[in-house]
Amino acid sequence: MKCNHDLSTDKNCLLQVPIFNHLENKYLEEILPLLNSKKFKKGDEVVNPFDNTSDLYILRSGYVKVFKLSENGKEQILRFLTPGKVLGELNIFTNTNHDVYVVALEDLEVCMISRKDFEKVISKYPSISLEIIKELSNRLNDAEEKLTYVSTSNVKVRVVKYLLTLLNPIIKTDKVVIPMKKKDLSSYLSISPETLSRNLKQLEDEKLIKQINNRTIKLLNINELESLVE
Amino acid sequence: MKCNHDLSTDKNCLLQVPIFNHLENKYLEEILPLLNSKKFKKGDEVVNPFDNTSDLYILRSGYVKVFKLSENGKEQILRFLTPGKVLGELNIFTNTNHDVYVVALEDLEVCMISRKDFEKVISKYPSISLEIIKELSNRLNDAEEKLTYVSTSNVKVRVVKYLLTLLNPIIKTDKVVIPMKKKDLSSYLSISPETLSRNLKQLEDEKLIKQINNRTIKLLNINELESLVE
DNA sequence: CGACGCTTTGACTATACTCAACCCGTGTGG
DNA sequence: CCACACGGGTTGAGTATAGTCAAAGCGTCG
Repeated sequence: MKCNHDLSTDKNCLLQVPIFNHLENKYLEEILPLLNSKKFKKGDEVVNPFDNTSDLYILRSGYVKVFKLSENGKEQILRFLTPGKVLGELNIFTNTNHDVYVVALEDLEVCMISRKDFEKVISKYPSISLEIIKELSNRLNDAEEKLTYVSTSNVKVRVVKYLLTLLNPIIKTDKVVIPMKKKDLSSYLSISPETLSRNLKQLEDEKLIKQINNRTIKLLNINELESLVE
Repeated sequence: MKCNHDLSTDKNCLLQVPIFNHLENKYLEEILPLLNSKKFKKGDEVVNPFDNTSDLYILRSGYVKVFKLSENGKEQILRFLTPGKVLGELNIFTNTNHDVYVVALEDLEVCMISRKDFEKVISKYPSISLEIIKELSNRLNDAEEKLTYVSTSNVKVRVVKYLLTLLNPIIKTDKVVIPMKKKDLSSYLSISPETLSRNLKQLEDEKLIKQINNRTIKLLNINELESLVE
């Protein structure tokens, strides 16, 4: 399905995308006609390792989880993506299958651009490559950081670290909202759901947090929490 | 110290580097004068998070380990680099400090190019960006793959997986050589040295491998080993 | 209202870590 | 040339952390 190319929606979509948003309007308008659009329902597989599409997807609305499966069938969530983020990019650039699954956590819509068109766009606007490099560098650093503390820190530290990342640096509040099911969070943190639950309870017993409801947690002593993770 | 710009050494150095080796000779010769060179002794820190150099390094000879430290002081080795590989690239592209340490495992020499010069080179030859993107994509995939099986597979699977990666796909042999101290290997695999030792012993008891000497291992039953890791 | 999936709690267990001692090989200095 | 020190590697004993399995509680959505 072709995107409806009216500026108020599609261009806004592109403007949300870090790798495009430095481009001037007139260039964006050249890219718009190359986009297709597709909708997915909650629970749908947006990408799986067996379909050999070589399209680049841009998440326009909704929320997805990106994960790998290990040889014993366990799922490791690598990241969650919000509107404006790109997916499928690894396969495009390396030409190899990277065994990544992407599943819709809610109904959503993506924009797609074919590998061929995207390559044309890049060669016309090399500044896009630099943005991609930046994005990949940051993700690589995130992945390596995570690997480091998954293998060297205990669960409690990881949980606290995660809670602290939810603090909004601008709006000073001590209430954080976990933007996903606890089950998915536990996979993301590489622990079992039971262990996550128990650790949150322990933090509550220690009067460091208070669980307001399933998704909302009040951080009662941010300094103390920060000192736990150094 | 300036590199001695004779073609037989420096150009060979560049030709070893994936991000440059697609360039034609005449372009390589333009890049050569931008390179400086530096030597390090075994054990030296080639990069640490506190020096703010923004140079790109190319390993010309020798062997390094790249690692992060966690808040409790434990070291997680991320990768080992061999001649021709680049390092320091994350800091260049993202402008942020990425807390990565690089230590020389033997005496070595690097070529360096300043961020400024490198940016000039990239904008002149955009094809280099695509090579960088490819390299980063592969490393990202490696990191995420590793994260996945570190957190979902048990130690034995990880050890066997590693041994199998040492098999040379071209020269069919069942003897593999671990290219590092076991202590560093255990950090790379995110396990303790004791656990690594015990697991190798167990594999030996099961007649799956035979440890010829400290670094050399004979794989006695590759099919069986492969079936362990699916 | 019922069913399903998520979450929590409990009991038990296993895996891998820690600490300590000892062994071994290598390189250095007397 | 030998003694020794040092770092790496192995082995053993004990332990702790987090996983598994099972059951029950809770919430949400048909």
